[in-house]
Amino acid sequence: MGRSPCCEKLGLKRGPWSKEEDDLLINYIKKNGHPNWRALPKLAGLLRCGKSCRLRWTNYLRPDIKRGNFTPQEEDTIIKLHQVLGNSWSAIAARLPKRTDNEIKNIWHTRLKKKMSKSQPQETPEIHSEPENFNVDIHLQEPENSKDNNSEISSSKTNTKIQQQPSSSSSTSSSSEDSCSNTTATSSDSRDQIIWNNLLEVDDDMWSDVLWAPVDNNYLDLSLVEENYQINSSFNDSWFWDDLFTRSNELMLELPEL
DNA sequence: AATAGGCCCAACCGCGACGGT
DNA sequence: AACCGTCGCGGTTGGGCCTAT
Repeated sequence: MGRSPCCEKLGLKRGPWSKEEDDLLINYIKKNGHPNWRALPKLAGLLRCGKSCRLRWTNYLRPDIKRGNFTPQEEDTIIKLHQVLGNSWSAIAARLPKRTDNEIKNIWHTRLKKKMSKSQPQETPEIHSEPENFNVDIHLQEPENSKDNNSEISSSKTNTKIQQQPSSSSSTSSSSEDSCSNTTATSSDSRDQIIWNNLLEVDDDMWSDVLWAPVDNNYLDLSLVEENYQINSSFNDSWFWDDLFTRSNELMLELPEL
């Protein structure tokens, strides 16, 4: 219920956007924001429906969009996230900074799906559809000054302790000034120590298992999460995954260079 | 050079969720 | 509680471009 017609088709333009239309939309949103998409086109002087304007803005004109080819790492992350989240493109996009759900959806349908079927014709993890009786071990490294940022998440659903797990992660070694304990670490042990020193506190009652994932190239590599699945506990609530990857995404860009 | 088929991606469509009345 | 308006999402389409034949 409640669905309004997309637009009165009469008199409203459809199809590709012109430069002039883009400029009108950008200028209007820069000045006024977009509190009401439906009213926006009229106010901005556009002969488009609000839906079309929103799509154009969110998928193309937004200043915080990274355009261009996906990196192999991004592609790998999409594949892994898709294994966990399924076709929740917006959820996947939320975990890939500066990429839109439409873009991710497109690349999945045009490239990654085929890539997957070629690389593993029989193997379909189906983690998303059958989440019971598995556990993911992940080390989450808390970014510097992130306590405040994470407090909201922690207080909402979680309040747990994460235990340490021995690492087999590879490491990149370069030095940097950082508050995260030893900055001269060159071995995986030292790196693990740094990671361990920065583990997040999460819910004691809800989360009882070790969360572990390798960290490489200074970000939490979600693509490697799968390799660390251990089936010994049940996390069948979707919020678990949502929370986990929200955290991972937040941390991805924050890990100190070693 | 012509053309058929595949690829890519912006844009559209229809639905459900959600908040306000 | 029912209705209505708006928004966001996932699925799909259409057309331009590229490549192989």
